[in-house]
Amino acid sequence: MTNQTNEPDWARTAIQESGLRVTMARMATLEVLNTASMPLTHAEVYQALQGRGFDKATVFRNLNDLVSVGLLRRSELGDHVWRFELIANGEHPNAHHPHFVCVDCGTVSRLDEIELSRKSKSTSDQIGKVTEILLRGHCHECA
Amino acid sequence: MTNQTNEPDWARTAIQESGLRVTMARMATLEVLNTASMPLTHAEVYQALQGRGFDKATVFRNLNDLVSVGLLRRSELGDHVWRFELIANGEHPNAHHPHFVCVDCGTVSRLDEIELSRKSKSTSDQIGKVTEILLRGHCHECA
DNA sequence: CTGTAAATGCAAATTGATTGCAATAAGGGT
DNA sequence: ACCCTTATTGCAATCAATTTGCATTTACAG
Repeated sequence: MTNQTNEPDWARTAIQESGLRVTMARMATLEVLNTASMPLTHAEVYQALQGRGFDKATVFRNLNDLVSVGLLRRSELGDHVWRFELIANGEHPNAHHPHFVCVDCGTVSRLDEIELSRKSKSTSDQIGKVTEILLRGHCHECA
Repeated sequence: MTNQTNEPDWARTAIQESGLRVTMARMATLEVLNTASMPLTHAEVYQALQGRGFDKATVFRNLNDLVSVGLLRRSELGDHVWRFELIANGEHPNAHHPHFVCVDCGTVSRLDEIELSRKSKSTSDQIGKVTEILLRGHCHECA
């Protein structure tokens, strides 16, 4: 059910290990994203946290902080809203794996095998050093 | 050199055929984008038109209007800024071509020739229909 | 238990983009 | 060439997403 460990406070542990301080707002943020079936916008996370009294700036800051320590992934589906999703245990946080983002449901899939054609590599080498490959499109579920 | 016809006023013709009215602002917008080697943001187009006295709302509206009649393509490269580029004669409006984004300076380059390796294509086909390819990295200027 | 740096709340500021409205201009019809 | 209608423009105000400044509070190392 959960994509983290099933300990009651995996969130606390994860935050601790990240080097950030463990706060209510951060625990709650992780738990909201853990129970979500798709990447959530800031607005959605903030709303899910209503009643807990956190400020929206705090939610923004925490989402970004959690991204920068590699606990969340932030993606852009083409509608000018950031979406955040939990990075599963053991999954490599950053961009060294190509990803496919479904612009409909927001699901991010890793594509370990993807690479450019030989000719394309040399073309892109003329421009710079490629560190990330991102494909966007419609996944089969949404097609 | 141009990706349109080489008539002096291909822009006028293109706008006329689109059904929009031919105005200075629209002609100028098309010409700016025609001489650009990469997709431009609204800010960049607006700046290129400085001195011509157009309002920024007008530039925004024209960019969007030209998109909706299929003369421009609007794309989102992951940094929350719309970019606009001319659609070449006969090119399919939704056929986004690959882009390279420098994560240091933000420069965007078009990469017409880029494609995935054959094996990678079949891998990504299993996940969904790819509509956009985006490479990120460090351009030579910033490396 | 205490000191200090990090995190929070609140409001204000930024940034990119859009909209309302009166004034202006494009282009079809005469 | 001249109207007439309607699209387009300029300008300011507005919106929505996100960020920032700063005083206060809190986590947690010692």
